[in-house]
Amino acid sequence: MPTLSEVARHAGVTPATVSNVLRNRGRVGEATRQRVLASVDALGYRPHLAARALAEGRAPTLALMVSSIANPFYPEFALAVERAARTSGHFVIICNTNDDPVTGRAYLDQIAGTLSEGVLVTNANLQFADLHVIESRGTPVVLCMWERPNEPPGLPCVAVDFRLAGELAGQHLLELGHRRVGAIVGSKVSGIHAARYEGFLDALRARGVRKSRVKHAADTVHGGYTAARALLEADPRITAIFATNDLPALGAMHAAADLGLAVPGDLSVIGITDIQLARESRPALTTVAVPTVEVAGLAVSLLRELIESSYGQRARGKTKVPMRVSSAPKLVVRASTGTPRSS
Amino acid sequence: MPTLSEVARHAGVTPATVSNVLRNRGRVGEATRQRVLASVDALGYRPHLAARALAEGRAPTLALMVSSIANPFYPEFALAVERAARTSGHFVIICNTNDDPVTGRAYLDQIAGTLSEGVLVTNANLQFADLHVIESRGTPVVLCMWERPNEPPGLPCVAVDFRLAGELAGQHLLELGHRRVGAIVGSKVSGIHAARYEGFLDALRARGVRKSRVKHAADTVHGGYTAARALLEADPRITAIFATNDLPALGAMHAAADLGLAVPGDLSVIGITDIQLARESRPALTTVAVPTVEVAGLAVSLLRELIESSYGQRARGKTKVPMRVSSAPKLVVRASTGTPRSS
DNA sequence: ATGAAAGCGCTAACAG
DNA sequence: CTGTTAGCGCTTTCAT
Repeated sequence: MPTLSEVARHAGVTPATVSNVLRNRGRVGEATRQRVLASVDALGYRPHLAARALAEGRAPTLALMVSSIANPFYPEFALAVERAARTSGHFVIICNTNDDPVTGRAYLDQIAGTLSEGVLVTNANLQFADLHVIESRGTPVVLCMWERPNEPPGLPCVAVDFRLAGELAGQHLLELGHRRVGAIVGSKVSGIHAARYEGFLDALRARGVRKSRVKHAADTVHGGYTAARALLEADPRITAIFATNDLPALGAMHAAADLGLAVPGDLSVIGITDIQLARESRPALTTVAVPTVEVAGLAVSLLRELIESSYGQRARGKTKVPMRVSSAPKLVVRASTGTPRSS
Repeated sequence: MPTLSEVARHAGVTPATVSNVLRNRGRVGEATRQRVLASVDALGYRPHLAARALAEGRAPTLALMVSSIANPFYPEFALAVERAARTSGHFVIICNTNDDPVTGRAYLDQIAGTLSEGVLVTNANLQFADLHVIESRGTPVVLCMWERPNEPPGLPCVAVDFRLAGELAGQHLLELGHRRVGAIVGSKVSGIHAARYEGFLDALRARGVRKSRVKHAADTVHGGYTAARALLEADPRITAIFATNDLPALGAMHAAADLGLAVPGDLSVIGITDIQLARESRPALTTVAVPTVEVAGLAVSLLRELIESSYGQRARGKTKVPMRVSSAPKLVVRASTGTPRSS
């Protein structure tokens, strides 16, 4: 790989000049400019990003922490993040914590501030303490899917009103006439799905429905499958199932299929998020859509701002931690919900 | 972020010594060693990866080129790659080409050799010419899913016998008694699914079946859906559908559902790859499994070898380009295939 | 408009 | 065993 100074020599100028034309900085004579450019592609020169990063004191990448890219929501989100990041010339390093705080810390320790100049965190089961350490070392962090707009987490974040999402799902079911509905709640230790469930309960309460069965489950198709079967066995009269996420909702549909129940004829199913698969399942899943792309955009731009300001003021005062709120989740009615069977 | 020399000062030694204890190189007295270690975590020191990369003349990451992480196969593969890469201390940068050769080249240009010391290529619609440029600049490249073990691509690769995969799928259908079977072939410009289709045809021929309908389609659920409907409309007597990939196979199942056909009662469906979703669909998809994790492992280790040897001999002779072949694809019978309807 | 020089944080001989 | 001395490739004042 040719270096900057080789290009300089080839063009009969100094490295500084080459650097200048490449960055379009300080005025350079049009003549030399052309000559340099010619040498650049005569030699097939490419800037060495690591060297540049070192000299500039900043890195060309952003890190995205996810619990597992195997959960199809994350690739979708990652794609949106990548698109947004590219607009500022950043590459994205996706770090799979595998839901393990230790792995997460290892990534953070190594990448933050040296390979990446900013960190985006989704629900990756990270310790807030670790994030604060990163932050205090000067690497901005933003939480991507904070579930409670009214309770800031003490870290920059973009929030989504997931309580509302749960409420919308509940309302939809009730409006269809369901009264016996089971709930499948993602059982993250962090209680990350709690707000959604609360919203769901709020909806029930508003209509005077007091009882409903709940089952906690892993945030996977299989988790939803198991939970749904348990729910249906405990109370066969259930006519609808609400899941705090699409994956378990899909699992619930499979459970129905295996139990010989028609969806939505015998059982309605609703999820939250609106991942790609929700559109592609049969029947297509009714769900409450979260503005994924918007969240990714907000998160990246917030992170960028934090990065810029961190280079600005050395001693940044205790300005209060910023939070962005995404637009509201929206009900998307598809084919998995309908009126309850008239048993 | 504290630097190496700050740690050195704090410990009362020179940077070189600190570097030595950190890398466990040149023998260092146990006393100073402890002192240095103490300073390291007193200051919360973390090595600056970009600086280290520059000094060592090598990068701590590997690039993984994929056409779109939205296709669920890639995250699965990426996860396996990441695991393998971590064992050699590499991070992985996932580059989404979005199936666009220009985007692909842009990534390659910027990342290869500066941020990443090696490139892994899946079916990302890249120009071989671009890959050779990267290689000639000294950055090793390996193709991850070469489909024809017998026709080396002229670039290091790990091959999977996809022709055999197609053949196994065809045989399975024939053994069940199907004679009218439609095929859905991924229509990549690169003809990347051609080998699979050939294998399928070989199987038919071996049993004296001469006719079958084909439909090309995008490598997505929706593509498979559309293709299946077209196939079924063109010939309603088709009793089975073979798809060169799982995603289109899933789409075919949805088409059957919408057409009121039972799977496998009225229509059998088989795919290739065995992605996670194949297990999770209803009915679960019969498919020919490709050893994804093994391929990822082989690809990473081959790439590592190439990297090491590229540092060794400056002028590496025209040693012939290496190829690794994965173990054979295997039929996985699940619930989407059965004997043809006795019409 | 261009060049000279210093330095980013770390590693790697080679001395001592 | 530990210190000295050079860089790695690029950017960036500050001169000229």
